[in-house]
Amino acid sequence: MDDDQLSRVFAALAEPTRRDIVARLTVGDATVGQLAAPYDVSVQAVSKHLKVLEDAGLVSRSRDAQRRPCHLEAEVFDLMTKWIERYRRRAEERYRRLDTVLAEMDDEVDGATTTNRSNPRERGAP
Amino acid sequence: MDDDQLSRVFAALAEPTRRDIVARLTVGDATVGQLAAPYDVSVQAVSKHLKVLEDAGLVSRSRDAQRRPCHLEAEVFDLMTKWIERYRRRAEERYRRLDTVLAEMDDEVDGATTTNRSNPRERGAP
DNA sequence: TCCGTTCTCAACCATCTGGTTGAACACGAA
DNA sequence: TTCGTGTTCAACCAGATGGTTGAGAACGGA
Repeated sequence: MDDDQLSRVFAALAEPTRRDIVARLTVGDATVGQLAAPYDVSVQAVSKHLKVLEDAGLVSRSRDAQRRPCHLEAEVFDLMTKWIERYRRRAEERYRRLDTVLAEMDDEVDGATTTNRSNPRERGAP
Repeated sequence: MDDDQLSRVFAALAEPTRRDIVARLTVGDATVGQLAAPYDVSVQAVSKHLKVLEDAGLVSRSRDAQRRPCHLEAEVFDLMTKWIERYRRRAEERYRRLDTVLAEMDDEVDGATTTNRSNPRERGAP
């Protein structure tokens, strides 16, 4: 499923448990055991979740004796934010243009059949 | 894998093809056939992708004869943005606090007992 | 050294996912 | 009505995913 990092980040956060872990890590670093405690899944399962988060670049781990403290790498959020904002902006811009076009159309035509009014600047012919 | 809508949205965007489709839809509504054209997968595969996007609330479809024009529902982006911003803000805040604490500690102690101080100022506070 | 703790690796299992193909449905045009 | 186009449904397949259990690795402390 994953190709680039963006895919891995989205995929990593598509899991309530993992989002929960990320949320927990915003409070402070934590060991695997501490992170696993609230859930009734095995420690191994949480370890796997952490591997997913680590592969996505969302979490880094250091070493402290047997423990592996997990640390949130919040800059990765920017990757998503940038992608989202880029297209949201584009979409909003389009709606603005669309509104203008529709206003003009309403002046000239009394658009009875408006099923297709969603793509005004795109010729329908395939 | 999916529970809530947030999970579905993240999962939907964890796929390059689907992100591509979303990007394409910011330009304007499009039919399944139009969306499928650029890819060398079957129309059915794209139809499935659109179902995933629709279940996530990212896309809505109307009807135009045999065609099912797809429309981007960009407000759903806010769901993600809100989640991301919430925790990023919290994380940044924490780094700020951590820096303060560490500065104080550097004054008094030569860091012995602190399990957590792994590598605090790697990603310097903004 | 051996012991207990923390964590990961390996094997396994059930389910989900993204792709395929072929058939069927929905509709406009002839 | 019949035909062609656009789309979805159904069955299937290979591979990923999230969970389990059991064994083992890494380490501090006795």
